[in-house]
Amino acid sequence: MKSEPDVYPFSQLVEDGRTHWDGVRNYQARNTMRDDMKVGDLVLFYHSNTKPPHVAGLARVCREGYPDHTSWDVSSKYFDEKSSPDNPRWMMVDIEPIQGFEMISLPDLKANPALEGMPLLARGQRLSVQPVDQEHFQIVCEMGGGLK
DNA sequence: GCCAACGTTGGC
DNA sequence: GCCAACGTTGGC
Repeated sequence: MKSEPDVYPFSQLVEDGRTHWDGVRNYQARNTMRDDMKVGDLVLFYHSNTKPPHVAGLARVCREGYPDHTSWDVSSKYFDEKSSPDNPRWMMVDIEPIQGFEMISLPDLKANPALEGMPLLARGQRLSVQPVDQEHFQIVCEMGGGLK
């Protein structure tokens, strides 16, 4: 899952203890949250739009897909007039932090041949929520200093 | 700040 | 249903 550190850094998740992942307005990313993410699933928390972009930490799904209430909140910047409590268009999950990583930069990820084919590294990828192969996941964790 | 990638919108 | 215009993402 990607977040801009200026908006919501991993350190904020640690401070909060858990958070709901609101504001995703892309169908593919929504479907991943709605259909694929289960309680207990591990999550790489990625900092985008920063120098360098990097994986910042490890998190875990602690609530499965449910409607994103900001989608019918007119005061929210994520408001979508086509979404309502009766017919929610957008979904979110809750996550909680597990641990931080040592800096795993995007250039380091790209330089690791074992990560070839990882969706995050594909040219032009923009999905803010995307799947990670188990094998890739393990390698990234090791690059970050391993699991505590 | 630039720009490639790509999703969405809306006219036809 | 096509596709041009436009907006956003996000690396560089």
